[in-house]
Amino acid sequence: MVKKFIDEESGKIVEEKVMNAITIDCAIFGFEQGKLEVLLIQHAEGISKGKWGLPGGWIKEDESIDNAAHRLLRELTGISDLYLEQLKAFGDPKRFPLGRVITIGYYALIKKEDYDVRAGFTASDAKWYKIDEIPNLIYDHNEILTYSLHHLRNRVRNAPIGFNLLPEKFTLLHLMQLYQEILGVELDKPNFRRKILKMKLLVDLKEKQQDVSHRAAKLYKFDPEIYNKLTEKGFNFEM
Amino acid sequence: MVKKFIDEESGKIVEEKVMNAITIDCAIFGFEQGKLEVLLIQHAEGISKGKWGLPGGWIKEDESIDNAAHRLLRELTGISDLYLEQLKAFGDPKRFPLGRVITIGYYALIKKEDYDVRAGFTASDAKWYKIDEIPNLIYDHNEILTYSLHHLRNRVRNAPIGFNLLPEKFTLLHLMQLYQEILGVELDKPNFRRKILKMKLLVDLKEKQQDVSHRAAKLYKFDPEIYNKLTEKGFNFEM
DNA sequence: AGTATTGTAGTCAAATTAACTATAAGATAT
DNA sequence: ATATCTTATAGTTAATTTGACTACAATACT
Repeated sequence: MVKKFIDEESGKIVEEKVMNAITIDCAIFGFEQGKLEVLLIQHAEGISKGKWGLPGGWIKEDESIDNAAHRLLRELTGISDLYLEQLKAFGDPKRFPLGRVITIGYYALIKKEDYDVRAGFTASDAKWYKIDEIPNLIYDHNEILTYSLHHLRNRVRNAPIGFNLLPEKFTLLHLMQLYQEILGVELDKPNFRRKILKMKLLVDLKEKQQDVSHRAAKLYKFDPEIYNKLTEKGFNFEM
Repeated sequence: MVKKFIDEESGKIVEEKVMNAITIDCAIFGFEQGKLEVLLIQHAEGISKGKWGLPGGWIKEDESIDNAAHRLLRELTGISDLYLEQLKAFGDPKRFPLGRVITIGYYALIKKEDYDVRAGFTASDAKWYKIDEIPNLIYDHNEILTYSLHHLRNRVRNAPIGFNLLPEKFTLLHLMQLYQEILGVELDKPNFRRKILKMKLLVDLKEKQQDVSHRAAKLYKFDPEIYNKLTEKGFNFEM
C-alpha cells in the first residue's frame, strides 16, 4: 500500500510504501490551568467525516514503529522532543469497520508552552479536550484513550514523567496540582512539599514567580541528570 | 496469507487466513525450586533451525490478538486458564531477516503443576530455562524477554500477580522466595510475614505441609474475591 | 535424648506519614 | 499606611510503618 507524505526536508509531497493493516494512534496529553487535556483531531473525509478521534497515521515500510510515532507527532505539533511511549496494540477484529486493521497505541506528554496548534492543523481540525469532557470518538479510540489515562496514572506513580507536562520552570503548587489532577486525589501542601523536596529531584532556581497577585512562590526545575543519578532502584511517587 | 492449524474440536488440520506481516511472541514464566524460568522452543525448520526462541504464532484474520495469544498458549501447554497480558509491539524494520514483520509481545504466568510438556511439544522442542541461563535467541527475542522480565518486576510490585506462578496452596516461605527471586532482593522472614498477612489477601487453609523434613508450615491460598473487594485503590507490594 | 532446621511470635528504635497549627510575604482594598 | 486577603513556607505531634533483631516452638533426623 502506498500513501502520500510531506517530505520533512523539501516540503514536497512524496509517495511511500506503508505497512498494510497496521496503523498508529496517539493520545497526546497536555496540562493547563490545573486540568489534564488531550488533543483530538476532526476527520475531514471518509466514513468518519466530522467525528473526532485520536491523531493517527501509517507506518512506512522501512521505519520503526517508534519512529513512525515520533514523525506523526512532529507533523502534527511541530515538536520533535517530547515524552512518547508505546502503550500496546489494539486488535479487535471489528474495531475498524472497513477491514481488519490493528493499531498500535501511543501516548505522549507535551509542555503546552511548546505547542502551536498551527504547526500542524487549523483550529477546526485539532482541539484540546479536558479529559472529563471527551466526546464519542471514532472506532475504538475511547477505549485507547481510557487505557492511556489508566496507564498514565500508574506510570506517574513510579517515574517522574509528570514534569513533561509542566513548563520548564514551575512552583511546587503547580506540581502538586498536576499530581492531584492525574491521580484524582487531594493533597496537603506542607506534606507534599516536604516529600517532594526530600527526593532531591528538583533544582531550586533561586527565582520567584512574576506577576502573581499574591506572595510569589519559588521556581524549580526538574533535573534529569539528578534523576539519572538517583534512578537505579526506581522512585516511589505514591502520594 | 494462509497457514495450517489443528482444529481444536476435530483435531483435523485446517487452513485459515492469517494477518500478514504480524506475529505474536510470548514469554511464558514458571517458578520451580525458587527459580524463575521461561519456556523456550527450538525451531525445527527454516532459517533459524536448531535455534531457540520464544513460542510464537500467527493471528487469524477474524481473531482478536488476545484470543490468538490464548490459542497459542493452549496449543503449546494445554492450559486454557492462565495469566496472560500483552506487553507491546516490537517493530524494528530489521528485526526479522526475511521481510518486515511486526510482532506483538505477550507474557504469561503459569503454575508449573498444571503444565505437562507433552501437551504441546516433545522435550527436545520445548524446554524450561532459568532466567539467568538464557541462551542467544532468534531475531529480537532476547530483547522481548528482557522487556518481559522488566515488566514482570514492575507489575509484581503493584498487583498480586505473583500468585499465578505458585501452586494453589503455598506457604509464606514459598511466597517470599518468589518475591526474592523476581525482585532480586533478600527479605526478612518475620517482616515479610507481618506485612503480607496485614494485607488480608491470603486465606488460611487450616492445613499444613506434608512430607517435609522439618516443622511443617501453614498453607495459604490467594483469594481473588478478597482481592477484588480491596483492590480499588491498587495495592503496594513494595518489599 | 539431642541436634538441626524451619516456622512463628514478639521487641524496639528509627523512619515515615498524616493531620494539623503557625507564621511569613506580598498584593489589594479601604 | 493600615488592614485584609491569598498563598508560601516552616514547624509540631501522634500514629503508623519499617527494619533489624531476639526468642522460642514444632517437627524430623541421628
